This record gives sequence, C-alpha cells and structure tokens, in this order.
Amino acid sequence: MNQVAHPATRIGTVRADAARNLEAVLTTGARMLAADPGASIASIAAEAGVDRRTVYRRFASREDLLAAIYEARLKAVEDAIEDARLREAPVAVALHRYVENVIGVNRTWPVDLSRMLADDTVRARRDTSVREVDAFFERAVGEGLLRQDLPKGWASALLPQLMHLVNRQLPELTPGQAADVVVDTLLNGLGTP
Amino acid sequence: MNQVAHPATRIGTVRADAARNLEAVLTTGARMLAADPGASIASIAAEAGVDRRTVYRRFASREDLLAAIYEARLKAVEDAIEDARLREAPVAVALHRYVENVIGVNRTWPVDLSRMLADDTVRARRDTSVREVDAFFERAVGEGLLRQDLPKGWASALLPQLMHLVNRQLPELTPGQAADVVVDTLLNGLGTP
DNA sequence: ATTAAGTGCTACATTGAAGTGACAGTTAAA
DNA sequence: TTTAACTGTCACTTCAATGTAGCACTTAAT
Repeated sequence: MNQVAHPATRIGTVRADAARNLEAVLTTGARMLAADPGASIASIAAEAGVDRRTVYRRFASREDLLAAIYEARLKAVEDAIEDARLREAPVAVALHRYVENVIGVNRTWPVDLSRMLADDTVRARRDTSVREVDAFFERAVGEGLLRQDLPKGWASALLPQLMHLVNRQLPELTPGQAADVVVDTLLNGLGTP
Repeated sequence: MNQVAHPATRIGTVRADAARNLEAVLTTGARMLAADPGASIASIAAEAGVDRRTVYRRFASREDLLAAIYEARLKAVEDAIEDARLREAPVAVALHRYVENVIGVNRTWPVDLSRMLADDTVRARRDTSVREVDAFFERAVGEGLLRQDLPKGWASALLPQLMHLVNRQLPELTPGQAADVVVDTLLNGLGTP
C-alpha cells in the first residue's frame, strides 16, 4: 500500500485530465470519508491515484475539501428532489422517484451531512431540502398513502435510513429495484399481510 | 471548556469512588465516541469529570479503552438476547422483548461495533449474536410472522437501524413504547392498511 | 518551438493527540 | 496515626497528519 511508486509508472497517467483528477479526489474522498471520517488527505489522494500535494493545490485545506464534497452531495439531493416533483406528482409516483434518485446520490456521495451542520450556509440549504420532503410527507398523509397515527418526524427519519441501508445491504440491485424494496418496506413493512 | 480548574474545586469530588470513575469514563466514552469516533481521550476524560492521566491508569492505550467499551456493549447485547429467549418464546413476544432490551442497550452503549471488527475475538462473539438473531428471523418466517419474499439479510439489517433510529428520533419514549413503534414499523410499515 | 498549466516528488515546519514519569495531596482502611 | 490506593497536575517524548516550498517533468495550446 505504501510502496514507493516506480519512477516510470507515472508517465502516461500524468495530466490524463485535470478535471478527471478533481472528480476522482471528490468521489474517492466521499467514499473513504463515509467509511472512516478520520481518513487522511494522504490516504484519499493515494486511493484517487493522485499526489497529496495535488489535493492541496485544489483545496486550501482539509476543511475545504470536505466542504466541496458536502456541496456536491447537497446539490445532487436538491436535483433529486426537483426531478421527483414532490409537490405536484401523484404521491406514490413522486415517492418512488425520489427514493430512486436519492439511492443514486447515496452511491456517489455516501457522506453523512450531519457532521457538517456547523456551517450556516450548508445547514440552511439542508433544512430547505428537509422541509421539502416533510411537506411531501404531509401531503402523502393527507392523500391516504401514509398512516396519520405516526410519531412526529418518524417517517422522514426512517426513509433516509432505508435508502442508506439498501445500498449497504443490497448493492447489486439497480437503483430502481432498490427503490422497490425501500418503498415496499416503508409502506408495508416486513410482516405478513 | 479548557478553563483551568480552581484548586479548591477538586476537593470533595476527589476519590468519590474509583468504580464510579471507571464507569463514568466507559459510558461517557461510549456516548462521545458514538457522536464523534475521533474524540480525544482528553475530551472524554474532561466530559467524565476525570483527569486525562486517570484514564491512562485504567487503560493501557486508547485501543484498550475502546476494547473495554465494545466489550461492555457486546456483553449487554448477549444478555439482551438471552433474556428474550429467542429460541423458545412465541415469536411475537420474543421479538418485542428483544427489541425493548436492545433499545436499552443502545442508550447506554450507542457505539458502532462495525469499526471494531478487526479484533478476531470481538468478531467471533459478534457473529454468534448475529447468528442467533438470524435464526430467530427464520423461525419468525416459518411461523408466519414475517413475509418469506424478503431479500436475504434485509430484516436482520433493518431491525438494528430501527432500534438505533428510535433512540435518536424519539428519545423521550420509554424503552417499551419505543419497542412498540419499532415492532409496528417493522411488521406493518407506515402505509395505510 | 515556446509557453502555460498541471503534476509528482522530496523536504520541511507546525500542530494536536497519544502515551509516560514523577510528585504532591486526599481518602479509606489498618 | 500510619499505610495503601487513587487522583490531579506539570512536564516531558513520540508520532502522525496538516499545510508549504521549490524543482523537474509532461502535456496541450499558441
């Protein structure tokens, strides 16, 4: 793992593409930080096939790299919400589409936002997304899709866990199939009818 | 937070009880490490009202402290399983009792075991508990409590998440009430019947 | 061919946490 | 009262990770 790179190895991979390197650092960083929040810049850089120094050329500090990763996830979630049309589409349709979208987001950006809530801008954007989903759940209750005798916040707390769990437990499923499992579990549970 | 302790402050709290200090370090450590796996020994000691040096007198290293905490959780889970009589009691009864017990365990020892699976002894004990619960789920399917068209490992992966979630989301519930919510969600989901 | 952008590599300073040692003071038990 | 068990405090050492500097090299664009 910490083996010294052969001098000739780098030739050919150098400057493959600056943009590709940037993306590799971000996605690899997201994956490694999700597995171990204390992962070092050096280990992330190595895993991304990039020198540690290169990371510091793009990001002023570790904090900056984390911010960029969280930003990427935040944006992806916002896109997922918008695409699902949570306010207009039929609740059953919107739910499935939202779940499928976020499952995809979780595969590329599995990082946990909760550790980044110190930043006010991040918190505000995150709260906006949360409110959007909460409003959708209210509509789902109103239209009879969800029970109304649920503890406050229970549904909106459970769903993210299910979406995270399905990626960890059933990674071989397509996002669509994974969404089937999540929605079925959310609505019907695992008990016999 | 890092304020210098007043000389007179320690008088009266010193040597209240060695055993109490030990327990405080363990439970406080469990709580803080669950919130932030990178929490320093110094911060844990401070939160537990104990000097950093005292921690090192009980535990040879940080690794040792973690091992003690994981050991405590492991033991508590094993007790929870035994108390629930997963092999003999009626499935519905055993499930509820197991859930209620583990919810209690999670409140005192919320640490995530998955980061400690390097140790072979820990892994073996943990696997034994997991197998016990898996066997129970098979029995539950056989007796018609759970559906049989579920993805492999889905139920046994979902239940721990639910038990963890209910503690984070509904901490004001008693363990019994929390177990009601978890079991109901597991079996029936959140959709209208 | 020349220039600009980007990268790898070696080396260095800084910082925070881990871990140890030694000493003084307190409390409970003898 | 004396002793043994703990604890707090100050003072280190060690180490890993962060963050910087400078140089040589490669590639794409002009």
